[in-house]
Amino acid sequence: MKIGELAKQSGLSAHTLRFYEKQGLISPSTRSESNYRIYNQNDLSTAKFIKRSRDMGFSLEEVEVFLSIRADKPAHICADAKDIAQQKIVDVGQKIKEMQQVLVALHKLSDACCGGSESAEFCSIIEALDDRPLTDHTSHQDKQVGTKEDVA
Amino acid sequence: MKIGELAKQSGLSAHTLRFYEKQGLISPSTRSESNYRIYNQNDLSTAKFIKRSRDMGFSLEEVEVFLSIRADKPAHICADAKDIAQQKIVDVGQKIKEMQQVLVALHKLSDACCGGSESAEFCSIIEALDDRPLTDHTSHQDKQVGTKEDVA
DNA sequence: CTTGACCTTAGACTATACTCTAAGGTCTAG
DNA sequence: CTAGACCTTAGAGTATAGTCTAAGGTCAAG
Repeated sequence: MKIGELAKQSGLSAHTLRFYEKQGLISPSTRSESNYRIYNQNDLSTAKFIKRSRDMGFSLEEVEVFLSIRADKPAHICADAKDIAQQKIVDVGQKIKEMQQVLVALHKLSDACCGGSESAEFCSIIEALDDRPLTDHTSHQDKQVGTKEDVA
Repeated sequence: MKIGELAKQSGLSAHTLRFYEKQGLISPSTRSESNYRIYNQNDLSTAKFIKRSRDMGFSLEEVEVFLSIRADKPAHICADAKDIAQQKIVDVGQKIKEMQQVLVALHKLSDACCGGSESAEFCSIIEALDDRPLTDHTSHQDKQVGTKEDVA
């Protein structure tokens, strides 16, 4: 199949497939007379493998390692793959924690502000970013707290 | 004070301050005879304001809006600031949810793999990324599950 | 008067992962 | 035979936010 077909079947774009080829992740098994990239079922599996890995949050560099393990499994051990996954778990977990902290801070910031059409003269958000003590200016509106949904 | 001093006191680097100047976020109140940037206390407040905003996860573009509100408060209303904060809360919340899903998937991926020095011939991670059904190969090790800490 | 710390500029480079463009060749249906 | 869909390449552009370099000027201390 040609690149357009592989794109359709793998969920990657033709552009991206060419880009991945430049990065050494996947290349067509053959070329047609007219120099078109020709892919087979094996290539499709590889493309899907890459797509799935990317969707799991792995970087192209990490995908490259997975691909090399996949290409010669007996030459590798499970730890090779698991180490990458474990590290990613740590990284993602860390990132989530950071973002949760940011979220809490954002809620504090936002909740103190009335958000109405009052002049921003005493806007709590600007004040807080300016390091002035956080004062509650929500009062000139019907204190509507409870907008916190997903702070862990 | 010169840029180095402002850098020290604001927590931003001199490089970054010059970069922010190019982006129109902050500029020295004056220049010395020798063309050095000279900042005053007001500039320091601004630099800190930017730093705090960045730490809260706001983009430079959003910081720019905050700065313009701050520069002329009566010309703005609280909603101008709160809208940005609310949108950021939505974005960060969404991002966290996505990452939590990735984290769950990563745990599934990782937990099925023994991670030992066994050949990767039947490595569950590679298999799963290859879309073969997830089989449990942890058994040739003392099934050590419970490595999940922070999946929400 | 020299050394070293600090400052200046424009512009290039980093990271990550694409995404698109220009200019052209190929193929298929009507 | 021609239109339109598809393919080719090298290389530039996008997004975000810095980070660094080269080549040079300034300034205070010793």
